[in-house]
Amino acid sequence: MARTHGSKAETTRPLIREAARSLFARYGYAAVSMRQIAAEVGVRVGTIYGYTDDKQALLADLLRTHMEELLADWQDAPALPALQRLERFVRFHIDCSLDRTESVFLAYMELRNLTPENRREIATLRRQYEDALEAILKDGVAQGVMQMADTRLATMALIAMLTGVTNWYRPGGRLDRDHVTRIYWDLARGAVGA
Amino acid sequence: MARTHGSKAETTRPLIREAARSLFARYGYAAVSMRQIAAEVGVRVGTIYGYTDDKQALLADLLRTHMEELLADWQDAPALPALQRLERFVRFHIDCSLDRTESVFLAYMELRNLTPENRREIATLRRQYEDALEAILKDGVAQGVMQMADTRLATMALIAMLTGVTNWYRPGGRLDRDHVTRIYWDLARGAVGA
DNA sequence: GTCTATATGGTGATAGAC
DNA sequence: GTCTATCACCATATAGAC
Repeated sequence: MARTHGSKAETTRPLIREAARSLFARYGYAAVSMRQIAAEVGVRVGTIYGYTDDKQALLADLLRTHMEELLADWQDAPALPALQRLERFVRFHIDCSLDRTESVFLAYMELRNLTPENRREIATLRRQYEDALEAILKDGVAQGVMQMADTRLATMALIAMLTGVTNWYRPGGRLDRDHVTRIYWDLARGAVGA
Repeated sequence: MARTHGSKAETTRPLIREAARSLFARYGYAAVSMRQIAAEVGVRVGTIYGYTDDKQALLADLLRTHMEELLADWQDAPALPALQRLERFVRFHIDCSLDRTESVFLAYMELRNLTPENRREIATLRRQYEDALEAILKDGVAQGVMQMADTRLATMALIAMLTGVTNWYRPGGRLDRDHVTRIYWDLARGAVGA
């Protein structure tokens, strides 16, 4: 990627990222043209290439940054009882999913539009995130406060269940976010036999 | 769509459907060209237009047929106790998801590439499917064999959880399908407080 | 029923002016 | 840092020969 400095660059760069994220999430990576992104930012298409090598790098950067932020923001507290850690995770994951719907959506379904190299990198980061949850479940089983036949499957099941809120949740809907989080926590707790 | 008859048509038509389904699922609707579909079938692009109005109709047909089959295949048995009906649903949904991974994937994430008209139609069918599950949960709560704060959220949570198997399940993997189904049934039963 | 040929317009990406 | 102009290519869809 071109290394640019100065004041203008640092206003345009985030605008490009945000436009790309928003458009990719709404229409899909393949359906969005560099011209559309440029138009959304208010520049011409040539300008975009001052900030990114190509369209692929734009997507890979979005996904990498998202997964790195997710991992950085999740501060597990292993000293806590497993059940409290799981409750924290449920709340954290739902909050992140609703605060960053676009990125969560992209990370989930634009993996296939990454080059194999980029895909491997993002998949590794995602695997780390899954492992963070599985560690809690293993801990809970070891402590005897949770029961499940397979912590790996339970991990995948919980993440799919929690991420699913983005499919139907709309701000101002029937239930507010806290309410939703409490209900999902009940479902999750039941699923892991706690 | 062009009405065609004769022997050749009825071999080519399903080939086009299968090629489109497979390619759309793998690369995404927007990323697949009519030329790619034609090449997969072994014909030239012009031939495709003898079987479909346009690319959009190809996608809409795939999704409509899939949802209609799903609804037709699900034969609920309301006379049964709610818990047994739920177990049937869990098994049914996982089996369908794994037998028809491509269609399930498309129905889940190519809605946004439908025209508003087509999207409404498919969304209505999906809603019927969700309602079939929710009816079981309401019944279970009424009978006192399940407990949950909100049957609608539990419905969405369960469907997301179950459909998630397509994200990681691979035939010949660590667990066979029956094993997976049993484990997910345990998770689902716990989630609904049974 | 399938082909070839074509109309029309959009695509990612680059070169070079300012 | 952003623009204009351009390249080479691919897209969807149609017309008409066979």
